[in-house]
Amino acid sequence: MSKYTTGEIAKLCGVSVRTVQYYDERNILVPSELSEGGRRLYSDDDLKRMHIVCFLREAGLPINSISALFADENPESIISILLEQQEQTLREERSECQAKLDLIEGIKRELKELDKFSVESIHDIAHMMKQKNKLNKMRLTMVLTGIPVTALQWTSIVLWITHGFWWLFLVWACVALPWGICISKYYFHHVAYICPECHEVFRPKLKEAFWAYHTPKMRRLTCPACGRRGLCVEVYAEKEKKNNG
Amino acid sequence: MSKYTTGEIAKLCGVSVRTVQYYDERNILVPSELSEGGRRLYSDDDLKRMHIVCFLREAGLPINSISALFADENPESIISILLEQQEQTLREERSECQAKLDLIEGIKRELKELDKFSVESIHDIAHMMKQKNKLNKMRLTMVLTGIPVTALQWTSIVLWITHGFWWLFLVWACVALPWGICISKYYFHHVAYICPECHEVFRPKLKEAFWAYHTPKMRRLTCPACGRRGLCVEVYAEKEKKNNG
DNA sequence: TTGCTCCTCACGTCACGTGAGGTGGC
DNA sequence: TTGCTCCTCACGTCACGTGAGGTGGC
Repeated sequence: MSKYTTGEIAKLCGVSVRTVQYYDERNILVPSELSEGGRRLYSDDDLKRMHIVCFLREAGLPINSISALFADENPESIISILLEQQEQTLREERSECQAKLDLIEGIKRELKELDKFSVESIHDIAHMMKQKNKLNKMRLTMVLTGIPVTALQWTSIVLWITHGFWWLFLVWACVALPWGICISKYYFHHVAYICPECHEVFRPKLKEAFWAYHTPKMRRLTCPACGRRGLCVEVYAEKEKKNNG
Repeated sequence: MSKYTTGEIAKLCGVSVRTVQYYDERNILVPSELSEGGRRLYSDDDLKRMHIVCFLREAGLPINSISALFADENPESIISILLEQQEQTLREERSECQAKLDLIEGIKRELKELDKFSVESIHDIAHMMKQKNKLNKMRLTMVLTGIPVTALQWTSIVLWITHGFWWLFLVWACVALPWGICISKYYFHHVAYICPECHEVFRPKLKEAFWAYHTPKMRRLTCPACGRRGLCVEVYAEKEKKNNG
């Protein structure tokens, strides 16, 4: 039966001396002997136990659980429960990590598109990202409702060419024009824009917004707060009742 | 300009009152005003800033980093670095989570195969799992070296049947027999077995091991320490020099 | 006056890390 | 005698949670 000092146990198990001392303090691994000078002396069985502790710690089991496992009369029933709990905890932790990573990925993407950054821009990015799903959903809805209108358009054109039914195209135009106006109104009532200069969230005049130069995510508008004219990021925002003249 | 109390800010940002107070204490968000009674009063700008703090906290950025971001003169250069660092940290965290989950998965699998559990069994499981890769590698090597021998066997049998070359099979047998003995010796010099009763790690006699009933992971052996005869789990263990008679 | 909210201490969390100041053991 | 190891305090970590005991504000 060999005897091990604190440092030896630590080295054999790949932990720090402080950790070995801590496990003694917490009654996880009390040395089976003390030297006359008060130094901890560990037996082979102690070493085995230390290996078990380190192994379970590698799986992330908390000290208290390990302690409970050693103390329990029939550890068989408790070990499965502890492992299940730990697995559950780790799964949650992992998906939290993933969520944070996704968030960072999103922030990085948005940062790249900014041409001027200040701390307030983060507020804009946050606002944008929180509403992103709603915005995408609405855009998808609009595209989908557009499909039958476009289909009718091409049908009428084809029939005009092949059969000379020019009036069909006229009918289509009579339907499509009000539809276009309605859908545009609907769209601009459900979005707002963020000024990259003063970070104001504003809703432009329908006329200005409709004809403005735009990319899939931005539109060249004039900020009513600071007067700056330039590309503003689009965000989802349902129109509230306002007492504007 | 509305004014918000601590509780209002907390509710609007989905955190606890204590958190708002803590951010004041840490100079992350100092209220722009105090009431005569000493209560914190937050402005709209304070609310915006709180939103930024909460958003960055959602991404897991530490308080100190957020503090540095607000304090820095050109935050543009610092934000990317902070996000990169945080991403790195999260990736590491996630893979640590995954490693722990894999470990638990492994432990659960091994636990299922035990017919008798004690805390010491965990030591066996740890031992087994640490050596598992080496064991699998050796087994694979053995299977691979076995392929040409098996191929020769079938070739000789086929030629015996089709061409009557019976002596080819004899040649094969003369090669295969010593090969079989060598490889068995090699194998049993590189594995050991764990007694499920007393948790002794032992190396059986070649003769007993060779003829013993076995499954892919276990073999029915007699433990030299406690005398128990039963299925023992196989682990990788290179033979050390021993002074056995 | 009565709830409700808010205030400031101040301790607890979790598993150690990191000194400080002193001593055992070869 | 000289390094090296080990000992025991005891504080620090991180972002709050959780009381205790007291008070502001409608």
